[in-house]
Amino acid sequence: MTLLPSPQQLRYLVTLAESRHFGRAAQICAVTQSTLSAGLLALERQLDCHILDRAAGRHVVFTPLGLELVERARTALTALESVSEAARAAREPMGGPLRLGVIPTIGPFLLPTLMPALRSAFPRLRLYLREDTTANLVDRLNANRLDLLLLATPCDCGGADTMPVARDGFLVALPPGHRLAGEDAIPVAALATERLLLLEDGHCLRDQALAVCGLLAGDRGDQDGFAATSLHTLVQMVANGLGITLLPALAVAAGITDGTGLVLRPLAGAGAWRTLGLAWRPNAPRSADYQALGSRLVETCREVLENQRAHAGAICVSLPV
Amino acid sequence: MTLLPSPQQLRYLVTLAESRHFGRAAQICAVTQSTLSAGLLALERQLDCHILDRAAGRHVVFTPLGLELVERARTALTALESVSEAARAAREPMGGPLRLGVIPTIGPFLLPTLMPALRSAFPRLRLYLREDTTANLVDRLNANRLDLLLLATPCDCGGADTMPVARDGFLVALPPGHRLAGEDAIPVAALATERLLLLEDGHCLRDQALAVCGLLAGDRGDQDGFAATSLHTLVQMVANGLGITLLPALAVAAGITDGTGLVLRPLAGAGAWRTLGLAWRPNAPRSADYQALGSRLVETCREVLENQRAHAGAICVSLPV
DNA sequence: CAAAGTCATCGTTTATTTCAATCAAAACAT
DNA sequence: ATGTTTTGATTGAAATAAACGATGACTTTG
Repeated sequence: MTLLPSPQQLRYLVTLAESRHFGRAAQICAVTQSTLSAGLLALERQLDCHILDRAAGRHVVFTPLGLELVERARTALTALESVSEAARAAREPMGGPLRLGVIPTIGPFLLPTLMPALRSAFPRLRLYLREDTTANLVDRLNANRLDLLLLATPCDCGGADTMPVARDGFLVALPPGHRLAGEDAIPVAALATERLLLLEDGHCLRDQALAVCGLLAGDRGDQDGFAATSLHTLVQMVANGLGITLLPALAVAAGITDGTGLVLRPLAGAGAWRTLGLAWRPNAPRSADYQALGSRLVETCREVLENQRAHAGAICVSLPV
Repeated sequence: MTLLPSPQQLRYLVTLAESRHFGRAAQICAVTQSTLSAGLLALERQLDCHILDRAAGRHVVFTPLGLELVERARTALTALESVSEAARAAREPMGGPLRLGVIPTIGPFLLPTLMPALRSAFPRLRLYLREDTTANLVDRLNANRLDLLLLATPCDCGGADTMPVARDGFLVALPPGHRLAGEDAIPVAALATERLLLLEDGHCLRDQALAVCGLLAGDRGDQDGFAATSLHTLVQMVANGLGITLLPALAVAAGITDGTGLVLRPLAGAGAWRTLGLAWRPNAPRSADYQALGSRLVETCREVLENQRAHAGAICVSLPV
C-alpha cells in the first residue's frame, strides 16, 4: 500500500500556496519556517516529485504538478476536517464556529435583524461573517475557508447544495418628480429609455437587474463610467437625479430610501425578484444544521420583508414579496 | 483550528468497519491488535464521541455516528491517496498498479484478448482484476477498492465518470431446429411467446435483455426457478432446448456457441445493443490514464467484434455491432 | 557593495506511534 | 455449571517522526 502524505504536510502545502511565502505560511501554521520548509521537502521526497520550482529566484513558484497537488491537498484536508466536524456536530448540534459568507446586497439589510435572531435561537453558535461578492464567496466555500453562504440566485454557485429561503422583489426607484413617478406600476419597456443605474461589475444584483430588464450581462457597459459600489451609493445617485434603478425589497425594508424622498414603484406584470438562499458544500458534515438555520432564516426574512410596508407601503401600490 | 484525525487512525477505522474484527483488521493494516485498538480509542478520545457500541457483547457494533464517520473517513482516505496517486501518475504515466473491475458478461470474452494487448501497449501497468456484478463493482469503486470498471450501460453507475468504448449487439440464440431458426431476423414480438432464458438477478445483462424485449426488470420472475449463473450455462440450457435467449455479440465473438449448433439471428428492426464502457471516480487522479486505456480498448473491442464473423457470420445474416 | 530578506540545512529535544506481553470479560462447548 | 477459547483493552519499553533554534547559502534591493 502506498504511503499517505501527512495532514500536517498538506496543510503546509496549502497554506504556502495561499500565502506564497514560507515565513508567513509558517506563521499561519504556527510553526517555525524551518519546520515548514522541512515538511515541504519531506513531502516532495515522499511523493518523489517537484512541487516547487526552485530555480525561479526567490519567489515561491509552483510546478504544474504542484498546483494540482495543492488542489488535491485542499480537498483531502476538507475531507479530513469533515470527519472531526461530523463528530463535533453530533456532540453539539447547532454549536461551535460557523463561517458565514454574505453578499453586500443582503448583508447590511438582513444581518442587523438576523444576527440577534440567530443568537437567541442558537445561542451556542459562533458566527464568523465575511462580506464579499458571490464569486469570491463561492471560491472560499470550495476552498473550505467558509462553511455557509447567504446569497441571491440565480447565480453561479459552482456545484454547492442550496436551499431557497425567501423571494426578494425588485422595485423601481425614481427620483422625486420623475415623469414615471405618477404611474401605479411601471412596464419594463419604459425602462429602456431611462438611464438605468447599476452596481459595478461583480455584484450579482447587477446581472439580475439587467436580466429583469431583458438585457444580457454584457449588454450594458456603464456608459458614463459611473457604476455604484454599494446600494447606498446607488440610492444617492438616484436621489440626485442621475437616473433610476431597481432596488431589492429587502434593502427598502431596511430603510435604505428613508429620508431621500425616492419614489418606489413595482414593475408591471409578472413580478421580478431574486431568490435569497443558503449554499454549502455537498456532503458538508453540518448540512442538517444549515437547513435548520435556513428554516429560521425563512422566518426572519418574512418579518423583515413585511416590515417593508412601514417604509414603502404608502408610496408603493403593489409590492412583490 | 480543529485537530485533525491522523490518516493512520482513519485507516484503522475503515479497515475495522470492513472486517468487523479487531484482529483481522490489525492484520490487514499490518500492525498488532493492540495498536489498532489503541488507535481507535485515541480516535474516540480525540473526537470526543463514541464510534463503537461496546455494550454490544463481543461483536463489533458501530454507533450511527460511527457509521457516518467511517463513510467520511473513507472519503478522506481516498482524497489523501489521490494526492500521492497524482504525484505517482505524473512521475510514471500509465504505470503502476491499476485495480480493474469487470462484469462477468464481459470479462471472460474480452480479457483474453485485452490483457495481452494492454500488456504490450502499457508494459509498466500492473493490472489487478476483479470480476463481479455491476452493483458490487460500483460499491468497490466508491469505497476506493477498485480504480476502474469495465461494464455495460445502461446501468446505474452511481455518479462515476464514464467513457463508452464499444457497442455490443444482442443476438437471438435458438436451439437447432427451432421454429424461428428459419427466419432471417426475428421481430421482438415473436419473443413474447417464447420461453426466454436469462441470467440470474444481479446481472445487468438480464435487465438489458428484458429492456430490449420491452419488459421491465421486475416483470419476469424466473417462472421455473431456473436462471443461469453464467452465459456459458445459459448457452447450454438453450442448446438443450429449454428455451431461447439473447447473447451479446462479444460472447459470440469469443466463441461461446462454438460446437453447440446454436442458431444466431439478429433482432428485426432497430438494433438492440448494450454499450461497453469504462467508469471511474470523478476527480480520479489518473483519469487521463483511464481515457488513454479506453482509447486502446476501443481498438481491441473492434478487433474482437469483427472476429465474430468467423464464428457467427455464416449463420447470422445481419450482425449488429 | 552592503544590507535585508528568503529558503535550506543541521543537531537537539520533544512528542507520538508501535510493539510485545498481559489482562479482563464475553461466548461457547462440554 | 465450568473450563476453554476468543475478543478487545491496557501497560511500559523501544522506535519513529516532528518540532525548534541557530546557522548557512543565495537573491534581491537600495
